[in-house]
Amino acid sequence: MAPSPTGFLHVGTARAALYNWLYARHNGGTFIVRIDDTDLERSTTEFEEEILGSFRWLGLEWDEGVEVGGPHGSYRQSDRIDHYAELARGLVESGHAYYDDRSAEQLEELRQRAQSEGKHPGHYIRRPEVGAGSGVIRLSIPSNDPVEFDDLVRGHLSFAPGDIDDFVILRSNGTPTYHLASTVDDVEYEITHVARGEDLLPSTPKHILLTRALGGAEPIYAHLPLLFGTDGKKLSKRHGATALTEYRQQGFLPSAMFNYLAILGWSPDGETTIFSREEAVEKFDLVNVSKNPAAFDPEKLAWMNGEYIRAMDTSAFASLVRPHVEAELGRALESDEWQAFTYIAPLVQERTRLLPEAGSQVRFLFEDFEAFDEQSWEKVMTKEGVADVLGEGRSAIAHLDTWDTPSVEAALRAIPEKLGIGAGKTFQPLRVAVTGSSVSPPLFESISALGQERTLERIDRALSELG
RNA sequence: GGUCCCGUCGUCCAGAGGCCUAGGACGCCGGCCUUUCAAGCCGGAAACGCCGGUUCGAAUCCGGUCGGGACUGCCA
Repeated sequence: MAPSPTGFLHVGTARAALYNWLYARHNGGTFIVRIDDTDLERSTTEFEEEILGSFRWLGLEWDEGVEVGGPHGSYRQSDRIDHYAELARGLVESGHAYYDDRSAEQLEELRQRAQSEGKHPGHYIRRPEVGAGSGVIRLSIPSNDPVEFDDLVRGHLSFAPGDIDDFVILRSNGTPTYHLASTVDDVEYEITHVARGEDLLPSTPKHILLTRALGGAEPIYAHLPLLFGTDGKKLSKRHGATALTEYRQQGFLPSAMFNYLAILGWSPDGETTIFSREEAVEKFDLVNVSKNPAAFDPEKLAWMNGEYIRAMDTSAFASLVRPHVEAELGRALESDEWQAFTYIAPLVQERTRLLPEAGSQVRFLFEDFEAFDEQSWEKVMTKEGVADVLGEGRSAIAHLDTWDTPSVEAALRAIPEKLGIGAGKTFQPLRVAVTGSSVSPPLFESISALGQERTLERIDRALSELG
């Protein structure tokens, strides 16, 4: 995998990395991560660290590459600038490449001409009659046979030499282009498989030709379909987050993200949607990757995240969610509060899709709400007989000696019958009184966790609000 | 404009000539459960872009057409 540190890790790149990792693991191969930072202007070490951190968060440990080392040197292209330049000059000497000092205007004219004649610029960007001794270095495209290769996901592909231009491999300032650096690295690092985005498909014949000129072995290519928004448009901010980090911050689990990214363009069979990392490794093959561009659907990701949350061990869930609860409160949890929280954690776990949601669900336990939720009040507290219900509820539990869920429940359950009303008419007002909202975790457990004193206070508060 | 890629429910995936009156998942609609919200369970609507051809038979093969996309840089 060869990310360019010019921005945060895009979900599309993350998926490409994931597929590379799966393929390597499935075949017992080596997963390599190198940094393609030939664009010195835009590359930063901050982005590099962010990207590597995201890989690790997803669980994509690499066997060789930056930070972990390996037999091939630095794994960072900016460290190898001189080496690439040397190889480029060598290609000039061997006749595979040439210096070109034509101006941007001259080149533009050639392109214009090509386009007006309905031809590829490749037909015109060719070695000039008179060689230059400076400028950029271009690879000379042999004009005989078409370049053919078998792409693991696309199948057999063929490009006519006339449609490939003599592309720049070394800039006039002596730095390599992406094409040169990545091809040299693929050769020297003995890369056997290159799985990357479909946007690089048109560059592949160039890379193959360069590989041959360098005398290297051609890797096997696999071009992955691109990712889109659910509206079929290029994935952008408009569709939500495009950076993996944002999902991490929003409370998505790495396991869910892993599963979702994997399912976006591949599946182990026609039925399974949720599967473990191990199952994916066992069944993954690039050959089975879909050719169609996939739409990134945050809604399905959220559902999947909920599935993973529910599958978690409850104590693990509680620990994981604790920081989110504390963030919601803006303070740390006291130990008795933590205890109250772990008590209702299993109930919260069932109704959480995103970690931060858990915080708002239990907020009422640790903090007196500023006001009753307006809609909830309107819906349940303005009905006839609410005050009576609250009064009954209050006295039913006011003198309970044992304060736990079964006792609270037993006491409160007697009310509907006594008053001759439905359960809903009894418990909804109590819910609003105690939690401030008509939507909350289960009532008896909530009351039990809240404690006797505070429960009574809140009922009184609602009662006084009713007048 | 040119080169290349892609085309099954709104979305993701399955389907590699008859097992397809096209299957699974998200979402959506309805129901059950139920003190709310979830979860769970049951049911439903929803697709092979179009036209030809090959074949006894096509979602699957071929051609064309239409549509979408990528690339066309001294960015990657």
